[in-house]
Amino acid sequence: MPEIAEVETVARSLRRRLRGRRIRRVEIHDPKLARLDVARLRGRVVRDVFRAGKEIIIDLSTPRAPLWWGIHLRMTGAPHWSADGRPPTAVHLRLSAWFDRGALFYFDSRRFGVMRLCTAREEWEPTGVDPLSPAFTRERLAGLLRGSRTAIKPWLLRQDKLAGFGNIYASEVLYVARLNPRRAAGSLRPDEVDRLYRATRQVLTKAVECGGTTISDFADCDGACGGYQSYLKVYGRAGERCRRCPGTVRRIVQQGRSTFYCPDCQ
DNA sequence: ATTATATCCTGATCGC
DNA sequence: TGCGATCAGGATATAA
Repeated sequence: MPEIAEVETVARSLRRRLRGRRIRRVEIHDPKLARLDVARLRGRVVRDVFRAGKEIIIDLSTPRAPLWWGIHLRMTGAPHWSADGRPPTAVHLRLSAWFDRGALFYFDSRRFGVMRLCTAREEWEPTGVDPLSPAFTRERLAGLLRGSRTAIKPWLLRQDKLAGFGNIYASEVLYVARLNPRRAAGSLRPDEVDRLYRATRQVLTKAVECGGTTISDFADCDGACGGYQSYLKVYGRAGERCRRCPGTVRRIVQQGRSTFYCPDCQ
């Protein structure tokens, strides 16, 4: 279920646990992951773990042989660290990776998650701009928006434009920016682009600080839940009162996905 | 170029 | 308690 803040949170927790560790053995329990060549992982040492868009990248490179293990959690992927090397449960266990000490167990009930091995940086580097990176500036945002007639809410979900937005934060950011989700992306005036830019930085930075949003069961690899759910203003609040005007939060569907907003102040 | 729809899966929830 | 419909934090392919 993870978006940018949740993937960032998981990646950070994995970095703390895995950096410097050597992979002993990796076992796949789900045929859908069978294309991952686990033999290439054995013996590799984790140099770093980070996020690229919504993908977790485990850097296993050596000076002579670059190798990155990409893990995209999609809807329900969830890595769990185990100090004693035993899985907490066998339900939905899709992959096990044992290290010199401890083990990583990957769970995924819906089985949408994907894994891959990359040997070149270009394979995992997102085309879209990361909204948490210095490359994300209001000028850059304005340039990306220019000319697009797509509604701004679905536009925010376009990973080839901005890499990392998901359905929750798209609604939340538009609320903070006081922008109607149906507005054409390219129609935003400079002051509105500025509001969108600042709201994006503000919401996503806060969400990362909180360790992401836990609505049902999101957690980092140590089982710690996020805290941003208590800051959500509109997501999942259809029918409730708006927090800043007398209006009522509404749920609409755009491109097949829920959007939450206040029709009176956005 | 954009948009709608179906698809990949399973589980939780809601109305009857 | 059971049961079908609907929805879910993602992404992609295909049709319109």
